[in-house]
Amino acid sequence: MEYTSLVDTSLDLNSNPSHFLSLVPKQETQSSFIELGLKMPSVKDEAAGALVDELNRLSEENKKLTEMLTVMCENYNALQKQLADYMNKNPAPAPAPSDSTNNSKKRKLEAINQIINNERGVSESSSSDEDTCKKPIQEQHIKAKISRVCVRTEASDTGLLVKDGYQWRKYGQKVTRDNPSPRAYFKCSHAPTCPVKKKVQRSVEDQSILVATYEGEHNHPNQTKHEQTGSGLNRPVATTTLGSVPCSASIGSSGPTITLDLTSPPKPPPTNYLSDEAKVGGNRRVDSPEFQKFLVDQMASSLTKDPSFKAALAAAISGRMAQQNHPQKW
DNA sequence: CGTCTTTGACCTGCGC
DNA sequence: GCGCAGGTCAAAGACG
Repeated sequence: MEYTSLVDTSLDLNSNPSHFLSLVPKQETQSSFIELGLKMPSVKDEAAGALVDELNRLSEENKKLTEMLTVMCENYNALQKQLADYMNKNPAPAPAPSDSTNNSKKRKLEAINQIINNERGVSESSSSDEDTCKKPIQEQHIKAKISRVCVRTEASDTGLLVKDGYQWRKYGQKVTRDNPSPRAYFKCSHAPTCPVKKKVQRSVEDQSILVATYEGEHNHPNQTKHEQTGSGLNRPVATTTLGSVPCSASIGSSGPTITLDLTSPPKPPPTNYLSDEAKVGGNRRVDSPEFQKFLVDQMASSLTKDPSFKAALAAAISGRMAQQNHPQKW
């Protein structure tokens, strides 16, 4: 279940403007024109009149934009709250009809969901908690480090390389039944004792998306130069790279997923990625308030830094304002 | 020559 | 116990 399907984060500039218009005192809007009309000498100085008129119009636009900004801020806060609530609730997937061929997968998915729930500290039912408690603590700890990252690549790119700042050694490749694309198996080769493994496979739905599944936690710092620009060990380098990378977060059947679009210009450095600490299982978890705020901030930052987005936004707003000021023309 | 990738074989867990 | 599918091993080749 895509989280984005639950919360519409889109900025609908074409929606009914009455919502925003209702926020602006209509009487004030009208009276100012009337007042100006009364005070204006009869066609004595058309230029001055036009200027005052323009000034008045700009003032109105300013008011409306301020109101819109307030509404956007409120929506932003509401979305943040919804995100936090959703992450806390973490609803279990609806029980699917029984299918003997998929039982194994279902068990795995349920196990992963259970792990994620444990990571979040959410107790859903007493029975599941009991089962969890029966498991060896170490096993829970190991399994709890499973996480997924989706990376959008060029469609022409047939490789299975997900650059995440760590050094990986490929030790196997397999074609799985449910996906025609081969799955590559990687081990962290930076430290011999590092237990982290990574599986990379192209998405069934979108061949341009690489799905990387991480198992385990690095017991060594990320030592690539790019990451060392950060201040310290296991610091989420996403804080320095995501700003220019379109990204999205979703809750899939197998847990939270981060999707990065590496195909969008400007082309980020080769090591652009989201560190595994920013995923479930790392020190910085997706459900942590810090990460949620960071994610929203980065999304907003990515949008505001995008000139095309700003131009489109300005055009849409000005168009809407023009429509409001000259409704007879529409 | 050392490192990395490829790939077929083998191992393991699970359902029937 | 058998078959299937996923995961891992390790030898061989490629590459810098």
